[in-house]
Amino acid sequence: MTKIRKAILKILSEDCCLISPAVMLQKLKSAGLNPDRSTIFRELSLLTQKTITNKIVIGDINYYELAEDHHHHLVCMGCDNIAKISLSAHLQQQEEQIKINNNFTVVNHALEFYGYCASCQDTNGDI
Amino acid sequence: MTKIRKAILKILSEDCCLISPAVMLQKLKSAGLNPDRSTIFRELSLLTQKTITNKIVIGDINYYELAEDHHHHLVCMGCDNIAKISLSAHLQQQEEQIKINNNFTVVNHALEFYGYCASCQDTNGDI
DNA sequence: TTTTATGCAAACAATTTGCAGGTCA
DNA sequence: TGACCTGCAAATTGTTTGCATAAAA
Repeated sequence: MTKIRKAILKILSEDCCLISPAVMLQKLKSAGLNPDRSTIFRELSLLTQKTITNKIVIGDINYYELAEDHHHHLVCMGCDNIAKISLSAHLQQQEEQIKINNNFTVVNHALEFYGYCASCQDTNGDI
Repeated sequence: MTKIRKAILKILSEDCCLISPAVMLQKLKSAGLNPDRSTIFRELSLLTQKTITNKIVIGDINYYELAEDHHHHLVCMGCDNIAKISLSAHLQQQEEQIKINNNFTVVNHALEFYGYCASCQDTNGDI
C-alpha cells in the first residue's frame, strides 16, 4: 500500500463517479504528488484486474470507477455531461433470464443512455 | 456514394454485428479494394455522425454496427466472444421513466453484459 | 532481503489532420 | 464546375514496455 495507491483510492472514493487517467493525474498533482503517467495506467489497470475498479469507455475516453458503487449513466450528447442513475434491480431480473435463456453467467454489466439533458433539450428546441 | 462507401455499407449489413476498423479494412481488401486506413476512420465516423452506425467500445476495441439493427451484447470474459441479445422492450419502459424522473431525453443506449458463456463456465468450474 | 512499485525514456498503436490530386453529381 | 472523397505522409494521443532505482513487506 504505497502513497500513490492510497491517494488513487481516496480520489476514486471521493469523486464517486467516473474518472479518466488524465484527470486522475491532475488530482494527484493537486494532492501534492507528481507520479508518472505510466504509474497511473499501471495502477488503474491493476485495480481493474483485481475488480476493485471498473473501466468504462464513453466517447473515446477511458473512465474508471469503484466497482462497489455500481450504477448507470446518462450521457448528454449536447454538453457531454455524465450523470448517474441506478436501475440495478430491473437488470438483475434480466440477468437471471439471460442465465436461463442463453446459458450465460453474467458477472457485470455496463449501461449507458445517450441523449439530451434538461438544458440541452431547451437549447436544441424540443427534441 | 462512392465505391468504398458502398462496400462499407454492404459489409456492415452482411456482418450484421460488430466490426472494427481493422477488420473492415481486411474485408475491403478481400473485396478487391485497397483503401487507406484514414479513409476508413473518416468513413466510419461520418456514418456514426449521421447516426447510420453506432460506435461501441468493448475491451479496448472500437466497433461499429448499423444503428437500425439495435440490440445488446453478451461479452464472454473467457473467450472474448460477443453474442447478441435483445431487451429493447424492457429498456423502453426505463427510458420513459428517465424522461419523467430525470428530465433527460434518451435517444440511444448501450448495454453490455460481461460474464462467461456456456463453454467457459465449464472450463472455469462452476462460477 | 525479496518482492513490488516507481520514474524515466523509448516504443507502439490507433486515430487525426493537412494537403494535393481524383472522383462524383 | 464545385463539392466531396481519397491517398499519402506527418502529427497527435493514449497507452505500454524495459530497465534501473527506490520503497514496501
